[in-house]
Amino acid sequence: MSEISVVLPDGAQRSLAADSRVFDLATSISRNLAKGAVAGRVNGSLVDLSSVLADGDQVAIITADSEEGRHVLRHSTAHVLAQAVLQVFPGAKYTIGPAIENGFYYDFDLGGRAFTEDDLAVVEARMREIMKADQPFTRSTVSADEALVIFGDQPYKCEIINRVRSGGADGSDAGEVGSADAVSVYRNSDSFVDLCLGPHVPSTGRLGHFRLQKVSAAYWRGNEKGPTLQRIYGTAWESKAALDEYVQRLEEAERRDHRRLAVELDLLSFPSELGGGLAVWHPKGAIVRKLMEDYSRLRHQTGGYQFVFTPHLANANLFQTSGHLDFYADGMYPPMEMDNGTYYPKPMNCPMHCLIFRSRGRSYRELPLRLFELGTVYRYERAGTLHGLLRIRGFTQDDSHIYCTRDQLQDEIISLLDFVMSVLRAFGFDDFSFHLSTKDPSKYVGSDEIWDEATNALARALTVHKVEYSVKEGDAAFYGPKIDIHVKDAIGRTWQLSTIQCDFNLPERFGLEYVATDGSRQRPIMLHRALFGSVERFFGVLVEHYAGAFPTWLSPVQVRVLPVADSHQEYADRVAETLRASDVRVDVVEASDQLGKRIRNAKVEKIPYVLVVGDDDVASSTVGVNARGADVERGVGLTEFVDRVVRDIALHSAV
RNA sequence: GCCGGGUUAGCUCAGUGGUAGAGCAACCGCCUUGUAAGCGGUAGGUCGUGGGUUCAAUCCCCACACCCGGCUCCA
Repeated sequence: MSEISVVLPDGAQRSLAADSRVFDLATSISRNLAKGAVAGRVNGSLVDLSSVLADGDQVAIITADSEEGRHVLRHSTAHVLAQAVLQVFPGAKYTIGPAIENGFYYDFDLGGRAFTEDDLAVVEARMREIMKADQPFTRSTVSADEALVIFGDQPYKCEIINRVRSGGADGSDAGEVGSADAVSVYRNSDSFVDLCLGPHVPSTGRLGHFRLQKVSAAYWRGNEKGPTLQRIYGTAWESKAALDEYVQRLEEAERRDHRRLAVELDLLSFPSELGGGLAVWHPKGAIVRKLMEDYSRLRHQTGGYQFVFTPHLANANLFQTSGHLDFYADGMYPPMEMDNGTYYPKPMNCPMHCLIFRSRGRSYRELPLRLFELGTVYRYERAGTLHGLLRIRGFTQDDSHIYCTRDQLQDEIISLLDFVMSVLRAFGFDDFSFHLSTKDPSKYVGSDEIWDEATNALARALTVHKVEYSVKEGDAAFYGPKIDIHVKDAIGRTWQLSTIQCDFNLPERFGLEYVATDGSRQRPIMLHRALFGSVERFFGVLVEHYAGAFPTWLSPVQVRVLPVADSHQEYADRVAETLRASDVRVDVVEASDQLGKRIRNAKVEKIPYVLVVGDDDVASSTVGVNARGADVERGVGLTEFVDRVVRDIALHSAV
């Protein structure tokens, strides 16, 4: 056959000469397509542009500016990284180097040495030379035995090959090499070859919009008992513009870093004298936190919750009963021996809430019983895992435990989802994603029947709310299925915040019962529900979401009044008093610095409203309004301004 | 916990084997200001902590604490 016909994604047929390659197809369609092409998808599988097409193939051209295309670029760039490292560090052993979100990494064994920041520049320069040399990536398929010869001096590669050959490979190995009798390898010069399933760009000259970012350590196969490897992270994009945009995004994230803003805005600190992972809240951070908590309490009060308080310590027996000592002792602070027993700082509030439930007989009439507490817990997080407010050792959960009947579970979850989203929206989050975690068949308590029932209830609740959700099979905790809720912040990052978890375990362990309509004793289902998750963490996320510029209702200082000169001080004080009378948080900065300087300071502090008052304002009871991010307004009536701020606050609107 | 890098004034950072410096902030003056840094002066540091080497350590070595980047972990 001298001609073949292939099917394009839009269903169109296209005729080509026999033995045409994917690249030939792209060229025949358009020059631009050929220029942007990095790989192809033939009958569902990603392949190199050099793959030969067969009659009837379904073919799509993968261009560099698509997610799949960037994935190919990144994977190919990772190969060049490995090639460069092997040249710069003779004797280095290379392991695996996948594409990841926004970039790639590659792990090496340097025989006990570590990469330095300086090495990064040297390796990056070497990579650019390799790219300039425009070496072709060529794929071949060899047997496992041949592969073991090719990679004879590379123990990690041999391990992968042997695992594939013995059938013990997991997905990551197969992703690297293919199958036992057809090990896929890529060569892009006489000196460099790597195990890889591909596809890759046709040649290293197609790469170049990349940057090496950081060095770190990583465990071989993620096993902390295994060898420690040296990892280099990089990012790669289809164009300079895309790379620049990404770098700018990183810089923006850095500007928003809550640890940095916490210092700049005097919100809180982590004094080393306190110990790792423990924060003290300064007045400006504390007022924001208090407002968050006040709002949370208000919503819980109107939402049918009952407030409870429980202590920070509990007898070891309690955590024996709850099972925490069996499962999570490593994560608990060490015990304190006292004359009448052993006590632990609590790592969770739920055992104590169960005691409240059990404190007397319960009737079905009381259910659902919703207990709520801003409960401070302590968990011994490993030293290397601490991270500002996002991972901390002492924190406060907005913790609710809901005890209900099996019949009530469905409606309760539906209304919980409403409640959670409504509160999150009040804090400026309106882009949610939902994840349903289901039973891990190897580790669970409770009957299959109740698992199915609860999982279905969770799924149905999501459906009722008409939201998309992903299912994480086997990701549930052993005690019940759950829904996790993620939000997207102002710069598109996602954060896991809220969680709704079914629990069949604790009611069992605590022997919780209620008396049903027929007089029988029944076991309630328990729901764990955290909305902020941790108040501290949520605060950190909020700081980053708003870049420290809190909406007016949350701002530590809502209005700053600046008298133009000393002669306007008295009027400025009067303006402040008027605002204060309407519960506005306001301060006045006297005219000891020049006006421009005081304006600047207020802007740096991200105060929503700066009022400037001078002769004109004194004369006509007005203020000059400098709202955050807006143009200056002169001669605004004071009463009018008060109304505006008060409305702003009530509506939780940003300025 | 593991690997690497750090810790100098409130903050951002220089610097040296002979007990330290800048800018901003603070304080005090002068200026009396109409929308993002006016001018001058003063004060401020056990150079993270504890050991060691040395005639001498902020600097070199060791341990610890804390921080940063990852890994691992996260009820």
